[in-house]
Amino acid sequence: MHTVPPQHPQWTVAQFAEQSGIPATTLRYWDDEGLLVADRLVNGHRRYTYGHTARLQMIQMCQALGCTADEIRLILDTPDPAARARYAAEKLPEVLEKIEILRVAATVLRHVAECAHPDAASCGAWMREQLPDDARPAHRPPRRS
Amino acid sequence: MHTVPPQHPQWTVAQFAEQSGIPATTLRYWDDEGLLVADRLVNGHRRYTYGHTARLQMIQMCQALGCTADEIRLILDTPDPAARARYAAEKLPEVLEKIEILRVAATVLRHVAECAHPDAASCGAWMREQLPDDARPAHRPPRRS
DNA sequence: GCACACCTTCGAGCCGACTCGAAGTCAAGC
DNA sequence: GCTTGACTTCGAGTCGGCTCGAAGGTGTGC
Repeated sequence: MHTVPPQHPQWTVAQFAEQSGIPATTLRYWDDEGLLVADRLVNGHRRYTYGHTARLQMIQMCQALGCTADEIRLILDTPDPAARARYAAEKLPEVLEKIEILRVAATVLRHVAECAHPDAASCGAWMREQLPDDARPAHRPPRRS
Repeated sequence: MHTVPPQHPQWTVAQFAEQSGIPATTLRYWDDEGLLVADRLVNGHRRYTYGHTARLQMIQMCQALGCTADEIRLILDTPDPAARARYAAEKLPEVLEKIEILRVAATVLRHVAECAHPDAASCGAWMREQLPDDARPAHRPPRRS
């Protein structure tokens, strides 16, 4: 599987845009920003190869994680593996919590899709039971005046 | 559990901000935008109650789902339960896919945190195997010129 | 009755991530 | 050699979601 294609094809920005589903304008923007730097022909035209598709996947995944462009560059381009490992270790719990929230959300959506509450707020009671602690208001009484 | 507190306390915007972790400026903005509309005293000052904490949870969950303010208003305020149910049914697959992506991402992060690859792109090979189909470039060869 | 903390509105500014338009370059085909 | 179409850069605009600052109102304590 994944046999190396003959002749290492390369694509123009428009071709790569069509192939990847990312608008050409965005690809150019990412190139300018150093997020996904295209190869260049002598005339300055951009060319994309298989290596770019791999990096593109990483970028899309990082975006799904809610990373900013700066963070994506950090995790993809930091030459020091230890720094990257530290960043990954920091990010992991955030991702796990996000998964937990989304799972609760999926439950809520399934409920709303089937039961059609008279008003959405009435779901609040059981949502409160399921959300992880740090995804909801503290409920400690504020110091009253 | 959740005994109704005596006297139904209400909080000022600053108190509610401290309690919820949302900046007061943002609460005012959400009030203006109709996302989380505060009660008002006769002098115009905002007051928040337990009902607002429930709605706040919904808002935060919707934000975690990547909803825009418009969408949040739609799902929370549409009087027609059927429309809400339709929206929820549409949104559910997106959420499930997002969970899948995040789970792969968590695996990647765990890997990066432990193994510290020489360069991040070298993870690409096995990432390609695990991502759901629509979260990666199509890899169909573009029509060559 | 005055200070002071806290509240109000309103308009402007900021930030990230695009998105668009104008003007110019380049290569292939007729 | 001229058209055509796809490419280039650069600057400006858009959009969502805040965030800030100014100017003024409110209410409690001394």
